[in-house]
Amino acid sequence: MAKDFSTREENYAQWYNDLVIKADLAENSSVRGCMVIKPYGFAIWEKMQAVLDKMFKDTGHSNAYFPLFIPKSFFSREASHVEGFAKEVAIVTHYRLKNDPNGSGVIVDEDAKLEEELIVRPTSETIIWDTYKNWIQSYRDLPVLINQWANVVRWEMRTRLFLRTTEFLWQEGHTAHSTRDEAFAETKTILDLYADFAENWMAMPVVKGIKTASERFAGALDTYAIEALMQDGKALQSGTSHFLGQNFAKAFDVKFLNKENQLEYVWATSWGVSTRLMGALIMAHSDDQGLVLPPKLAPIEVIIVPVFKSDEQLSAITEKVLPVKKELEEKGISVKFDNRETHKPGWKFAEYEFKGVPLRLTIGPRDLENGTVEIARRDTLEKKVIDISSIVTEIPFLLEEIQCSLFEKSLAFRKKHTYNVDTWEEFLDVIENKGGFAYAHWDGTSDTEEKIKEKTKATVRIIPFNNPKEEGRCILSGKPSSERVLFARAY
RNA sequence: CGGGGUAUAGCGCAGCCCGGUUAGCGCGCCUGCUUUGGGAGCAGGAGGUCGUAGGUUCGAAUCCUACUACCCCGACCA
Repeated sequence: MAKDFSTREENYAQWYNDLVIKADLAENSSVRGCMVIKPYGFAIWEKMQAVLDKMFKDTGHSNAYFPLFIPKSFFSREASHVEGFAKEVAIVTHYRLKNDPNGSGVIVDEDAKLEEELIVRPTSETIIWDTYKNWIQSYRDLPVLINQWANVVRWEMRTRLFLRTTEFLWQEGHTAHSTRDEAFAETKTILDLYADFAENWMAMPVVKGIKTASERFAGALDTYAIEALMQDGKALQSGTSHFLGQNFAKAFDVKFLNKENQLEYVWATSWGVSTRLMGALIMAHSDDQGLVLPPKLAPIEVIIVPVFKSDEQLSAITEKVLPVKKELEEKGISVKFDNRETHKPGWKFAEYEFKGVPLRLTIGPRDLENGTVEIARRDTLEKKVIDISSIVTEIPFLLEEIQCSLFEKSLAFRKKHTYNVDTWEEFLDVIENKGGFAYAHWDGTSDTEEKIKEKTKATVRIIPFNNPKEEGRCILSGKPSSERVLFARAY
């Protein structure tokens, strides 16, 4: 399969692409910019979904579904929202095709022009707030805590599998609250939830913080985000939570009567993570041998490969393996026994290694004689032979250890590539040569941020929470600053 | 939308400059035998409107023209 696989050193971008394709996660489709998520890739996404979905429900949210299409007029109700998305929406203008009178194929039937054009949702705030208007009259109707799992379309010029595709899958939460404080708290709750998911399930450390004005969601008062550092030294925004204030309530006239019988606008939030998380997960842990998955999100946690020459040997192995498999499954561990005779053991080793399966058990005639099994870790590529009777206690322990170790390794990588810089020269050195996170003073103006971006392609990724106050001078303008912000080149 | 490139078997490529009759190679695929503890070996086999349309020519994958699609680099972005 993947003998011709790029290394990270040779060509990081190529390495990522090869990985996605050869690990059978996704492929480019016939539709420009749109991908096909293959079963193995989708299984990972389904695991992510299941965990996040439970987290949302545990924090009081319910799922619902809103339309794919949004009337064009809705879209223009909130000024900055339109401005932010106008350049990348797909528009439906007609509803019928007809046979081409001049020849082959079908053409758009010009008689079937829509009275009002529809846009394909790039995000659902507008259609949702138009709907909430009818749902909310009283403080008793609040809060509204809804999430939807959906596909959205943003007409990107350049796309990369998972990281940026024209159509992508995500969840978008849209909540309505009676007070500013409550909406604000919701925004924070979700950001913490995302960080929890990233760190404890994806084993990917993230920095939480607030976005600058230029990186803010179109229509939000504040955007909070989690940022992760990828192995090539670039930052990846992995989840966002927006405090929308009363912007959408005002645009869609969503008011409620409070306890004092006064009419007030509703306070709002929205938040989302997308299939981009797949890209983050892939880049966070994988190596030059292929994908490395954290056990908690791996579709297969343990692969069992039998080594046999005869049917008798296979049956003998199967007899040993099945009870162990069952016991592990009873502990909630996903186990696959690959007893196919169409592929050789060596082929299977390479295959599952490339697909990032955390643990592999190999059992052959030698093991049958000795009552042992070979156990191999994907993350460290270590192999050892253990007594078959100790598998059921050993495996949960190892999976946990792998999960922790992946996080620790990523954290150590981030620490190694995080720098405090005080001068423009140091800043350039980090951004252009070393790669990674640069904590630097910034004068707080969009103007300076823009200039830094023009010169270096680096942006303020985030102003971290609980940021220590520290007097300093902006690396570019030299103006006074009271805290360091996180700069990096980003995906 | 600017700048560059590519289009030949499922995938990756050669052939094109210098036109010539049956268009090759590697991987993969199929069949058989031998193999199986790190991507097996041998033998046989299947698979192609050479991106599309037109032109030049006795003859076009090869030369010319137009078109289309895709890829890379820039401006936009979860």
